Formats: sequence, structure tokens, C-alpha cells
Amino acid sequence: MEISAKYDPSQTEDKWYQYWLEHKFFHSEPDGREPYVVVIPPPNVTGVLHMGHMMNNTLQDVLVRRARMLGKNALWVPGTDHASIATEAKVVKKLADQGIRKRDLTREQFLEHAWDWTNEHGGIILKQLRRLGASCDWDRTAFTMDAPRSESVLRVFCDLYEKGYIYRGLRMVNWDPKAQTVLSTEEVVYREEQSKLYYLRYYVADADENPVRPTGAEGEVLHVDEQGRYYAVVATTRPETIMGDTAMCINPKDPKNQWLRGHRVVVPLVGRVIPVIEDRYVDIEFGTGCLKVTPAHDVNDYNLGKTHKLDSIDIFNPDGTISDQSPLYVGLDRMVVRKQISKDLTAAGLMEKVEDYVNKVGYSERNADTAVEPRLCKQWFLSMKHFAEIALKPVLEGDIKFYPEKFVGSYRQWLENIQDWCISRQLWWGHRIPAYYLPTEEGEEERFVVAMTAEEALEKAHRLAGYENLKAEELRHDEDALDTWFSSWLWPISLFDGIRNPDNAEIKYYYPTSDLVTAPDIIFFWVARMIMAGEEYMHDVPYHNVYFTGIVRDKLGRKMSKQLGNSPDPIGLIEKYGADGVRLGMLLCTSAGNDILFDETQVEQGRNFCNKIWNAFRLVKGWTVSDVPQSDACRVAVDWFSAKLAQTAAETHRDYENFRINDAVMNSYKCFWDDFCSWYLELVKPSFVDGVQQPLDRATYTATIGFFDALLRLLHPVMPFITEELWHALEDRAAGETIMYQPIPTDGAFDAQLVADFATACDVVVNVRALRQARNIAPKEPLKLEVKGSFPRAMAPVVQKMAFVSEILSVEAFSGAGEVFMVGTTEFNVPLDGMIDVAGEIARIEAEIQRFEGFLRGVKAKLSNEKFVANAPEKVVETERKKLADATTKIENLQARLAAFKK
RNA sequence: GGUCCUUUAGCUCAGCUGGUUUAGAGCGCCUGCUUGACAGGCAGGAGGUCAGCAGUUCAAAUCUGCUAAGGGCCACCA
Repeated sequence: MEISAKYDPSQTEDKWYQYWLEHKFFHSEPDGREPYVVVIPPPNVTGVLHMGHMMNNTLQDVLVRRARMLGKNALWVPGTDHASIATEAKVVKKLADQGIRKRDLTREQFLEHAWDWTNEHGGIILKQLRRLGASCDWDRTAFTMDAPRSESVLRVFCDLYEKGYIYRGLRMVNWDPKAQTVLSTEEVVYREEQSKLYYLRYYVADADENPVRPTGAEGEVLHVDEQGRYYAVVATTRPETIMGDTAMCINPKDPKNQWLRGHRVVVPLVGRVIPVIEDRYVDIEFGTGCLKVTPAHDVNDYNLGKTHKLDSIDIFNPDGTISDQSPLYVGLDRMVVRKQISKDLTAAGLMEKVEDYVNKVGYSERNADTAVEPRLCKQWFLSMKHFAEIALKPVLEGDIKFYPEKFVGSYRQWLENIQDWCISRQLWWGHRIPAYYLPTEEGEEERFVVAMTAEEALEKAHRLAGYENLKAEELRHDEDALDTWFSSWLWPISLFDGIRNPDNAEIKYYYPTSDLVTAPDIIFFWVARMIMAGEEYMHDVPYHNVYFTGIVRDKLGRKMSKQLGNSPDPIGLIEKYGADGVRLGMLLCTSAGNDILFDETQVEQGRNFCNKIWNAFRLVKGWTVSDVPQSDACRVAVDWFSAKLAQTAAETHRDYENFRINDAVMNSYKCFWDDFCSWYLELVKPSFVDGVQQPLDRATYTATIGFFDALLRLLHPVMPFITEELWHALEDRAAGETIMYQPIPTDGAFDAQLVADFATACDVVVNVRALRQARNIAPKEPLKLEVKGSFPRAMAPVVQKMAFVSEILSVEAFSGAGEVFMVGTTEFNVPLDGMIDVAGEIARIEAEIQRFEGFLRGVKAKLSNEKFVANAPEKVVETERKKLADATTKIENLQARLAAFKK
């Protein structure tokens, strides 16, 4: 059968993936083997695959496939995340496109739309992962909002409430006016922005709002206008919040503002009279040293407000427009008002000046175009002190290892300065908070019960004094949903039903999981919190190793983004280059924690490698075998390659164990391409005589098939499709067999001397080849080789075949003129009658001598240093002595040749 | 502001506990190659005072300090 000269992935990928699925090769059940478990970082249920997922999931698949081949019971659990904010936003937008407003829908109606959307778009990303070859146990596909996971979340909420870790509190929180929900501090990202610093006039007033005429003292800075009225100047980046001002604050130690002490000032435009308060919080150096205090809209101002018992005026509606609490601009958006009020202040003569200013503005991590607003509201919190303590220990003590280790530092820093976690969100798409409010009297503090169901809540309520006869409909279920991460943090436990059923066989077998592969940007959101949940509910770590990938960037180092259009379509790449090619290309440019600069040429390299493997297979399959005796070249080649393969297997095994995955991949890549193809196959390849290919002996053929088999196994975790295809094509396989469950080579024992001798022979070959090229001697013109000095004779067939050398003679002295080169201290001569460029040779030799003499000087300097000889370990001194002897020999050789030429 | 990291060939990066013939790889580049596997290939080659300075040491790309450039994370400076 004719085999195509090019590997065509489309002929193999789908076929084998179906085969794997049909035979349930990805499925795992607890058994007597050692488990190896990875849980997928669940992608957003309605998301689509991007390069980051490709990277991340390729790595996971490599780890899982390798574990399987090491004989472990490997399980990779897939699933998706409901991603409450992101998904709800998408649904809201889709409805808006249809002319439906969320607020016109009931919660139930909205959720119906959301589930429709989820069912329609959900899981596309998991389908895409199959194209990549991901060996997930699809039978176990989970969703953070499916029934078992949802129940687990509610149970944990109730439990943590019972334990006293969950509380409800009025706090200054981060409000996203677009999504109209609070966010946790972790969900706010700060961006530096070019903005303005506005200097506003706050006229000084007495109780009757009449102008005050203070007396200035030394160092005081008094502002006075044309009418002789005194005013203070306040610098602010947010003039639109002045309607919420309830005080002005100065530092009591600020000499230039002493004159304001005890006075009152008038809020510009608004006309409200507010007190001047004093607090050391105010930075004397900043602006004018006068701070406007808006307790409802700034965390620091809120704290000042508490200390100084100020009023708080909330001038914003939840959507970021001005509320009716403000006397001005009611209904306008805060950003519109900022522009307008600036004009109005200027027109009213209340704007002292405007300066350019760079400051940091918080945005929702999920929504880059709407600034987060600090807002005072009542929310649910998880008290974090206890969790920080239990999560820090395993990482510091090494029960969990981070790759790279540097992330331990930021992990620690975050935990040591942790804030309570705001876990409620004003969203419908998510796990509804299992709290039920009891009817209370006007002005009375809110009362609630926390329970798994409304029925249970009612029972609990009946046990409370005064609520014995409460009716079900009088209980008001909390409207809010939980933060998405409040379900993700249970993932390694809830996937095995460990919350509801802590003693079940699966959780006992699969927990703790083995390795986690994830991006460093969710170290706090997810990695840390899983450790907390694991310690709290399983009293054990959730995983032992965390491998942090970098961010995939383009080759210029820019983040991949839709706007830049620099993000390739992963499925398009797979179609163009094949999944194996894409996988290899990605892996070659990875190292833990470093960003990945993605370049399509890397994927091309992956594709080319597939082609190389494919063609090596074509070569081997094209051979005829007969009972001819094994040639010396073949025997040496087989012995050498089995050693080389063992060495590579040991090295890649070690690299994988240390999560040096790119090194492991590169090592196997080079073993196949350089060692196997360029040296081994070329060495054993039968020649053509009169256009007829000679047969190969059986021993070499069998060994070659064995090597090929081993190499395919070595490469399988990286390139699952082509290796499965060729493994089946290599030999007859029984029905239902797969390379997936063959052992991956890990052997360590090999003959190091043999490998070194072969390397010497290769060195000789390279020299002869270079000489041919330099002298324009055809590759097939046989040459003689003379050797003066030691040379591993067993390697003679290698040199003969690979360098096309007819004979290798050991000599005392070289015969006549020729080209001489050295490998180690051994000299080799290729006799070349009448082809020697004497002047050129002399120049070359002299340059060589100079180089070695320079080297020798360094070595001699070391050895003549008494301290070196006295202090350095004997082994090191010995090496230096050997260097000295070798270099001396080399120089002597060169000088002898030089003398011969000059004769 | 605090803290952590990075700087080695044109590019991306190894170099693990200081010592192994005066630094390695992949890609790119240059030169040569049309007939039995593969031009998505083969063979050969060029290219680096290891960011700078100072120190520790018998010995520094490797350890320490400072400087410079770049990056990450954290933090309430209006």
C-alpha cells in the first residue's frame, strides 16, 4: 500500500478519538492501582476555547496520559463553571437585543432564559477540547450548578454559618454599576489612568452662612476672592461626588490650614454648609491639605465619617446615575455629571484650577469599561482569619508544592493580609443564598434563619420566640446569589460528592487529587480557596502540586485580545497543523510561570515533527527483511541506540517529575529526530545496489521496530494521535489495544561508555563531512582515514558508513600530505594528494595554536596558584591537570604539523 | 509606597549543589545539496567580554551588595 509522503492529521485524529471513546479508555473507577487525579479548572460554561485553554489543557493531558502509561489509575475530571457575572451579563445582553429588559422579568423567567442559553451554548468548549485530544473522563462531566454541586454549595454555606464564619454586615464594598452587583476585593483590578485633579472653592461660612473673616497667622495660606470672601481649596478627582460631601477635613498639624479650624464651609454649587473636621489621616503634602469628605462614596471617607459621626448622603443609584438624594443632576450618569459639573463650577467661579493627574481607577475584572464604585451596603461575608491559617500551613510546609516556587511568596502575603470575603452577589444566575428573612417591625433589626430549604427554614423559625405560628409565605428568601468562586472552591471535593457524602468510596480513593494546572491570575480566587475548603472539609490538601502556566502572548509580547486581533483561532490552528503539531508547538515554548510568546512558526515546527515521524515510519516499513547476517554497523547502531534511548527515557522521566515539561519534550524531540533519524536510521539503512534496495537482517529490523515502538510510547503523552496511528501500523495489534495503556519508557540503566564512544565517532564523522564540504569533495567519493592515537575501534563501522570512509588505518606517522583534524587529543588525517593549500593550512594551524595557548595560560595560572591546589577538591585539581596535559599534547601536535608544512 | 521576579547568540529560553577542555538548545540566518523516508527535508557553518559596577572565594553566568532597564503581585493617598 502506498503511504502518503506527508502526514495528514485529518485522517487520524477523529478516528482515534472515537476509538478511545468507544473503548472507554478515559474512564476511571476506583481500583487497587495508585490513583492519579487532575480536576480541570472549569472554563466558563458559555465560553469558547482560546489559546490559554489550549496551553493549559495540553499540559494537563500530557500529565494525565503519562500517568496512565506509568500504570496509575489516571482520572481527569472535566466540567464547566456557571460564571455568574459573565454569564448573567451575556444573557442580559441577549435579552436586551430582543428588546427584553431584565427588570421586567421575574427571577424564574430570567432563569429560564439563562438555562436555555446555557443549554444552547454550554459545553461548546468541552467539545473543542476533544479536538485537542483531551483524555477527560467525559462520563464524569460536571457543572458547578448541577444538582450535586449546588446542594454541596448550600450545605457548605449553612455549615459555615453554623460555625460562625459567615456573617451579614454593612460594609463599604465595591459596586459594579453595570452588572449592578457587589464584587469582592479580588475582583477589582486597578488601572492607571490619565485624569484630572480639580481644585474647588469651598467658601468659609458661619452658622448663618455669612462669610467669615479670619485673621491669618504665620505660614497660613488664605484664599480670598475679589469680594473679600475667604475660601478653602479642595483638590479632588471626583467633583461629581460633592453633592455627598458632609465635611471638609484638614490635618490638625497642618500650619497652612490652621485658620480653617472650627469653621464651616459651603459645598460649591450645592450650598450646603458642612463642618471642618480635623484628622491626622489627611496628607498635608497632597493638594492643598484640604480633603472633602463623602462618607457614602469612598472607603476612607467612610472611616472618617464613622470616627467623626458624620452624616452620609448616598447620591448614586445602583446604576451609577445620580439619585434623588442629590439636589442637582438627578438621573444623570456619574461620568456625564463629572464633565457637566466641571463646566458649571467654572461658570460659577468656583473652580480654582484643573491639573492633569494620573491616578488608579478600579474596574471589574469581568468588565473593563465601567469603573467600580465604592458603596455602602449590607452583604454576606465569610470571615477569613481561620481559613487563612489553615491554608498557609500546607504550602509553607511543602505538602503542596508550587511550580515555580516564587508564587509561594505572593500566596503568603495575600493570606497574611487577608480581608473578609464578600460572597453575596446581586445576581440571579448562581446559587441562591439559603437565608430566609423573618417579618420584623418597622425599625427593628433584620432577622433571618439559614437553612437548606424553605421548609427547614420555617421549622427553624417556629422555634424562635414570637414566630411560632409563622406562615411559609411570610418567610422571604434572600434574593442574592453566591459568588461563583464560592462553588469553585469546593470543586476537588464536590466532584466526588465529598461534601454530601464524606465517606463515599470515590472521595476516599480520588482525594486528594495529584496535580493542578492553572494560571497564576487565579491563585487567590481559586487555588488558595480550594486549599481552604480542602483543609476545612477533608482535613487534607486538595492537590499536591500546582503548576502555574504563563499567560499566552503574541510574539511581540502583547496579550492576546479581540481588539488587537492577535489571537489565533485554536480550532483553525488544529485544522491547519494538526492537534499533535499544535500541542508540540505550545509545549516547546512553555516553562512554568513564564509567559508564553506564541508564534505560529512553533506550531509549524510541531507539524514538521509529525511529518518527520511519519516519514521515518515510511522508511522502516519500506524495508525488506531476510536472513542475512547482521553487519557490524548495524550491531553497533543497535547497541548504541538502546543505550541512548535508555538515557533519554531516564532524563525525560526526571524532567517530567520535576515539571520541567518543555525540557522533557525537547529531549524526546531530539532523541527522535537527531539520534534516531539522523544517526541510527542512517546507520542501519540498507543501501541500493543497481537500483535494488538490499534487504536488512532480521535482528536489526526487529530492534528497529522495538525502538520505534518505544519512541512512540515516549512521545504519546505529547502527541497522542500520530503515536496511536503509527503504533497500530507498526505491528499487528489485537482488537481493542491502545498505546494509551502501554508503559512509557523510564529506564535509567545504560552503558555510558558506549554513548561517549559513539559521540566521539560522530565527532569524527562531522569533521570528515565538513572537510568534504570545504574542499568540494562529493559525499559519495570514498576517503581514507588515518588515526594517530586512541580511537574506539568498535566505532569504526560508524565512521565508515556515515562519513563514507573506505578504511581506517592506525598509524605511527601520517602518510604524506592530507587534511588533519583532532578529536580530543587524537589526530586524524585524510590523505589528499596535491589538494593542500599550504598557506591556508599554516594560517589555520597558527590560529589553533594561539587558541590553545590562551587556554593553557588560564589552566597554568590556576595550577600555579598554591591556594587553588591546596583548597580545591582533588577531583577538580585532577581535571585541571588533565586539561594541562591535553592542551599541551594538542599544541605539540599542531606544532609538529606546522613544522612539517614549513619544511 | 511595599514586595517578588527577570536581564545569557538576531528571537525564545536552558544552564539544577559555584569547578567538567575558556558557555548550550530550539527557531531564525548563511553556504552547499534535484533520483529511493522526508525541501514540512539533508549536510555543513557563522553568531555570546553571560545588563553594568563592586565584593566574597583558590575558583563566579552561578553567591552578596549597589546601579540600570523591564515585568508581576499587593496597598485606602484624595
